[in-house]
Amino acid sequence: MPVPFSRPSMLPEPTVARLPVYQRIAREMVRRGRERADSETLGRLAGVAPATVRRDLAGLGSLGTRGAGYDVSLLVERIEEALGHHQRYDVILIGVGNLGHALLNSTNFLISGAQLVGLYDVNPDVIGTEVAGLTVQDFAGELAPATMAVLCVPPDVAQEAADRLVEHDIHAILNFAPQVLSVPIGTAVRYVDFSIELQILAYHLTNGTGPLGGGLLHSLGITPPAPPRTA
Amino acid sequence: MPVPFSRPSMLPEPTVARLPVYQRIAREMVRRGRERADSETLGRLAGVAPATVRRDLAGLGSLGTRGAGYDVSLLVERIEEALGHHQRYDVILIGVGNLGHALLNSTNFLISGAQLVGLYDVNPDVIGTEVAGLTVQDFAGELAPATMAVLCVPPDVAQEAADRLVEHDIHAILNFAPQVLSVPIGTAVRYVDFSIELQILAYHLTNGTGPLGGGLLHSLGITPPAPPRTA
DNA sequence: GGATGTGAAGTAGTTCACAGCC
DNA sequence: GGCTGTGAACTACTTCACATCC
Repeated sequence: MPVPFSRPSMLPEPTVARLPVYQRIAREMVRRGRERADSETLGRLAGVAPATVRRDLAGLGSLGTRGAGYDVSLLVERIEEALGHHQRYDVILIGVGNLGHALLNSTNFLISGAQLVGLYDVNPDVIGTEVAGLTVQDFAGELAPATMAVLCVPPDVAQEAADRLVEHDIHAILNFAPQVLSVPIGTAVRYVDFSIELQILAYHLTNGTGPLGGGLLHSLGITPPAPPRTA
Repeated sequence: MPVPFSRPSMLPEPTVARLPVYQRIAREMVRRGRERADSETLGRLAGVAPATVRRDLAGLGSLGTRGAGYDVSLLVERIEEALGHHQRYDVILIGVGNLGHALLNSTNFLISGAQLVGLYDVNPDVIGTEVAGLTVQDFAGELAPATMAVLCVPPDVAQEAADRLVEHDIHAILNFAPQVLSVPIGTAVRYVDFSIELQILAYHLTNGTGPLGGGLLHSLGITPPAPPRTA
């Protein structure tokens, strides 16, 4: 009994992780006035085999033109759609410290479709200050209704904060605290953990194996394009 | 012709990505005075099936005791070893903005074995200030010899900075800029991209699929523990 | 001619299920 | 009795290779 019934698209997880990468590349090409790209070029820039690029993109419907490659602006559009950017996501951010600031300042942190609707902290020095066009509110007070939350609080209060978010009917949390969160089934949590990244890098450095060479990705568990049979 | 010859350990990539997670859990247990844990408990906390935990840990040699589970302090030790923490890594950080500060403040950003030996920036306001016990130097000047670099610069100067690092004989870069880096083969790059994380979360939110429920991980491409057959 | 889209083959990783040891 | 370690089965993803269409 694999896969129940009715799945609107159901892309393989690794594909989902690569789509944003293709999108960024395509967007950059559009910005530079380029109109088309083939799977080999995309693959080289993404750090992925051309065949993989083709299969990934074929999953979104036939976006390519045989003989001519992909129209990059179409690519941007269709990937946005596939990732769900046409929907509106109200996002709140908890913990406006250095990391919170860094995220808010990052030009492309907020995806299209995502709308920042609230900033929260518990530090009285921070509450009331204005960041990214919003006034920081007390996390102990009322929360704006939202779909997603970004957690940038210290690890020792992360669980507590998560509990509050779950109570507030938030079902998607992007957690930056290096802390295992316990949430009910039905709540999606995604972890970003800097120290883990560094550790993985250290492993590969020690063993001389792993994600070597250029290309974007190699990121989290994504397989590199096989032995670079470069000239 | 799979796997040449002579590989000191050669763990599967997903295993490498999970080891730091087990380690954090084990360390937390040690802190709480707990001595042993079985694969089921570890798996629940890590968001991974028990069999996977066992296979992962078996790859490090027989650390478990049949009938009694794993000794958590032994676990911490052996995982550190496997990840290469016994080696000394000299780390420099480029770009001491909000993100750089956030990383440096994070208690567990630097893994054991990693030694921060230099901070660099190009902003005159930042150069000369002291952060994390080090004085920020001009990135245009001399660089301390190092093994790894952490890149926290804006995307438009990331490639330029990477070129400098490569020239300086650095072979491992942890890149926080949302920018494709082109580096020679033999240089490991790992990307941390916040916007991609948010996009993946948005996808799962839209499609109702994916990494739901508790547990650490679900992170980058790591498969969740199969349909939660919870009561 | 040239590059996509895709069955078929190959590979990697996960999970089962149980023998083996405490 | 309980839980690890692991061959064997399974599942998922990647890559090949080529028919297909521009």
